[in-house]
Amino acid sequence: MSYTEVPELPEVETIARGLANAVAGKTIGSVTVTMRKIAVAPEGEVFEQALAGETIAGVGRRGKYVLFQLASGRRLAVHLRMTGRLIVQPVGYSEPYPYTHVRLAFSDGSSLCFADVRQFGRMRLLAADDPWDADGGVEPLSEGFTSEAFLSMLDGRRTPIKTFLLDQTRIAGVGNIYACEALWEAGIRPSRPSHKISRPARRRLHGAIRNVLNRSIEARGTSVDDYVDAEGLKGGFQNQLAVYGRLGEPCSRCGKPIVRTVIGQRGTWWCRGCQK
DNA sequence: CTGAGATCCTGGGGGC
DNA sequence: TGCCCCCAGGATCTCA
Repeated sequence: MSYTEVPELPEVETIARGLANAVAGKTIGSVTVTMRKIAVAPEGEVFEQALAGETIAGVGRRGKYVLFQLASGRRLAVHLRMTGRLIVQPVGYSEPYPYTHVRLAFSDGSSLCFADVRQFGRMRLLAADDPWDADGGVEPLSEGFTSEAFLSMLDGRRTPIKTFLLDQTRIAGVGNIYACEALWEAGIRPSRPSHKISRPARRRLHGAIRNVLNRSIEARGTSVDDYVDAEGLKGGFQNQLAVYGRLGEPCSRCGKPIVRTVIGQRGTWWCRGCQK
């Protein structure tokens, strides 16, 4: 069984860095939208018209969103959800990438396709004065995500720690893979009520979240099957996964078989032997 | 606050 | 080999 990679913070970071190299400075000539629900424009505007003529000043990331900073001061926020892809096509590609729903044609003849088999992803154009800030969670690799801040975030929260880690209004960018991996690294049972976790264990988890995300970014994210990023490169973190998708395999720390349970309606991989 | 369940989608895995 | 069924999964919404 294979598990489709879903872009989380490290994957989105990798994609954004690739796009920054590939499309920053380009000017959008025309925009084609073939699936209306994917492309969201500010109130009273038409997506294609609003975007045409814009120049891409830079590309970054906020949580799991790819953020295109436009020269006018507007932003284009893209969420890839499950199967969304941002594919750069060099000059000469007449056919859009398969499952393309939105295509930005640049004035130099190259283009950017937003493709998405399952149609869950969205491209949202934000007005210059829109205070949009993703879902508001703290960036786990920022200076603001201190150990002390994380420790107190868990106070009084009865929700399972795994569910807490996936809450984008608390911490931005952590998804199923890295929640599982960080909990394994910290030796914490995913179903543990957040407020019952000891201070030392909270500190371990804080470090584990950052460590796992940083290591994955270094490896250019987690790839499964033939996935490649905007530069045509595969990620490598799938080779470092300790528990995610490894049902039945021996835990590299204690040897007990990895199990899969469901927590908060999400598949959760962990080790009964060393996650308490 | 918290959780359960439904919804949106489709490819592909599993069962027969 | 072929076909049908059903599930995964992030975010969001309703309901309890």
